[in-house]
Amino acid sequence: MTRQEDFNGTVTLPAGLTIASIRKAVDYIEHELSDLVDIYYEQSNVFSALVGIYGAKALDTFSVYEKSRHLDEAQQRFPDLKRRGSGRSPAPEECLESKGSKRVWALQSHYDHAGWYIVWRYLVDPTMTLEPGKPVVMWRADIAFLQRDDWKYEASRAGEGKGGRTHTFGLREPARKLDGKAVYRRQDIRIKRGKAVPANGA
DNA sequence: TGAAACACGGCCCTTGCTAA
DNA sequence: TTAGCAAGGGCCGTGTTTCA
Repeated sequence: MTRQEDFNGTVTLPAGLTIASIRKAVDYIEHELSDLVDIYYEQSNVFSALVGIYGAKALDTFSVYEKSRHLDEAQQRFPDLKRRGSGRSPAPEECLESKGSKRVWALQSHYDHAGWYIVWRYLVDPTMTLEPGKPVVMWRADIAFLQRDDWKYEASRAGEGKGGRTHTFGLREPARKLDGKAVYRRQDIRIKRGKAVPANGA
């Protein structure tokens, strides 16, 4: 179970979203993904996508934010979640995108939509020293409202015969923009050399 | 000197559209 | 009807640069 003292009630949240619902979501994600950790070792980027998906699923269950009831939109369109009753074309203030990442600050997307973003920062703990029975641990959850200008286009040089990634948008100055936006942060995790590590570890 | 930012390399998936 | 491609969705790893 998550600890109450790891939640920060001073962080501005989207309208209607509560600490209680985020806390339930964190517990839900950790529980559900414990059975899927093998995927992490197969394809870590796919696993991160699952973290985002389960985050959206959890908030759909435990909060006033819901996934689109139109299957095509729910599967692939922005946003992952919208405030209940906000209609089919919600304002950015009522959009909530769920993303999972093991990175400390960085955030990438294929689009530069304005809206609320919740980022589930996780780590894989194969020895389960942090939490017995939990190989996947959420150590921070950032939540922030991002404007279109907050995103920076990162072009692709992919081409025939040379491969390459597709284009992305990256959040500008993520450490500064997300500073103070952690609605949840485990006190027993610290950042060392750009990675999240147990505070009592090496 | 170390953390953060940046740039660019890589991967996976599904759906919608269009031409054959 | 089907197959190919573009577009859109989800990311990570690592080397280099910048800055406090």
